[in-house]
Amino acid sequence: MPGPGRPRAFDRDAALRTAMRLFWDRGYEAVSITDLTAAMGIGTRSLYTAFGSKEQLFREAVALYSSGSGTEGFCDLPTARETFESWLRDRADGYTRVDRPRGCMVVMAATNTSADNDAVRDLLAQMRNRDREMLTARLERAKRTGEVAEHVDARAVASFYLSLIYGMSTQAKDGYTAADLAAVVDTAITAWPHLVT
Amino acid sequence: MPGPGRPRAFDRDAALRTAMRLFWDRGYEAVSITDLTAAMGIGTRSLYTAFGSKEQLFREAVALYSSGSGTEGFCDLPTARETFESWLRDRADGYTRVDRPRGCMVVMAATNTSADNDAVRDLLAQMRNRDREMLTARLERAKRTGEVAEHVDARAVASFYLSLIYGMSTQAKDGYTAADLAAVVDTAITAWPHLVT
DNA sequence: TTATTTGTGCATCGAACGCTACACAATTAG
DNA sequence: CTAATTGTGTAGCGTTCGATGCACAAATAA
Repeated sequence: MPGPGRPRAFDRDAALRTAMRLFWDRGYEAVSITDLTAAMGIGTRSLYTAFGSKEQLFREAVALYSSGSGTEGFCDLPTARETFESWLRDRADGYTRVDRPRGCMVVMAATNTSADNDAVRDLLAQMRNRDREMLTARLERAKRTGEVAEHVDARAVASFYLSLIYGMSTQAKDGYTAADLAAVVDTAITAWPHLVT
Repeated sequence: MPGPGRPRAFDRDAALRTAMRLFWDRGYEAVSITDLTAAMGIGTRSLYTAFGSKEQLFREAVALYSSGSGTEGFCDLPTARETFESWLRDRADGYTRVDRPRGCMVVMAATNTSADNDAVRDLLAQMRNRDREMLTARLERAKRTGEVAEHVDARAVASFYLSLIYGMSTQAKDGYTAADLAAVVDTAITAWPHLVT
């Protein structure tokens, strides 16, 4: 139900998706407004009318990205091992899709920021930190059910697997194939029983 | 033995070290010439006279960085396990030093680059790739000596540990303590015997 | 001395940055 | 219809980007 006013002449969702791809591929500061408007097929003014600012557009792009690849869903799987294994495999696959930018947007899109844009860097850092808490909590829960031994350092094991995830983003950007990353995940999962008992 | 011409009024090595710190901390594109001259305490013209261009200065900074933290040295240790363990511990320690930028310059300093600076990104990608080849070769060597079982996928195991190294850079930037990363390394080393037999 | 060479400070270049003022177009509300 | 509201295109804002031209300073060489 559109109110009064001239209707938008482009598909906002499609334009946002395009912007997300660009930010995902190059990072926040490396994508210019000109890059965005060219790829989205709209004028500068339309971008600002629809999205407010470059930073707000980026925040929306990140929200769109994470809506399609949240870590929460994996935590509901019956065992911690299933949580970690399917989460790792899903990421390894997602990072090497031919139809998408490589690696993880949350890990890669704001690593090099000038002082003006620390807020953007911090946004992604907070999202990474939430994953850390989430996965640590999942392991703590597994300790209560007995799946994971009492003496295990849940935070250390969660950090260990997170480190792999972060690293696989760099590797995906470096051209590692889906099979390469799958082999990394296989190796990581081989270690699981020896880390939780 | 200085030739003719006015002598340089600043310490070139110290200035290069300062530039390295800046690039290491913020990344290539996020550091401006103004940032550099301010931190180095020299004028724009002196920077260009001494270093040529921003890209050449960056390349020198990377060379200085890698001269102090090459992976080669670890490969000479008697066993592959020592190579990987001391290499991991050295990195985990180096990424969390209070007197240095966090994380690894080669991993973090050129992840977000606009199309103009792909050469800089590729420079670091090549250095990462050399490490991959070096560590894979070290494991192949260990297979010949019998330390590592024949059936082991050397490339996969090397990639697995490299992924951890890359990930620890992100974690160091996220504020993980030296103890946090040491725990990640402990976890990774716990897995070693189960990955090579 | 004079010629040559190299470094420095100042002023600034053209280009790109994120962003916006303004006039106008296109819609709904009354 | 008119009024109100919102989107679009052009043209350009002020700033910063990496890099330079030029006059001068400070050294060596002859």
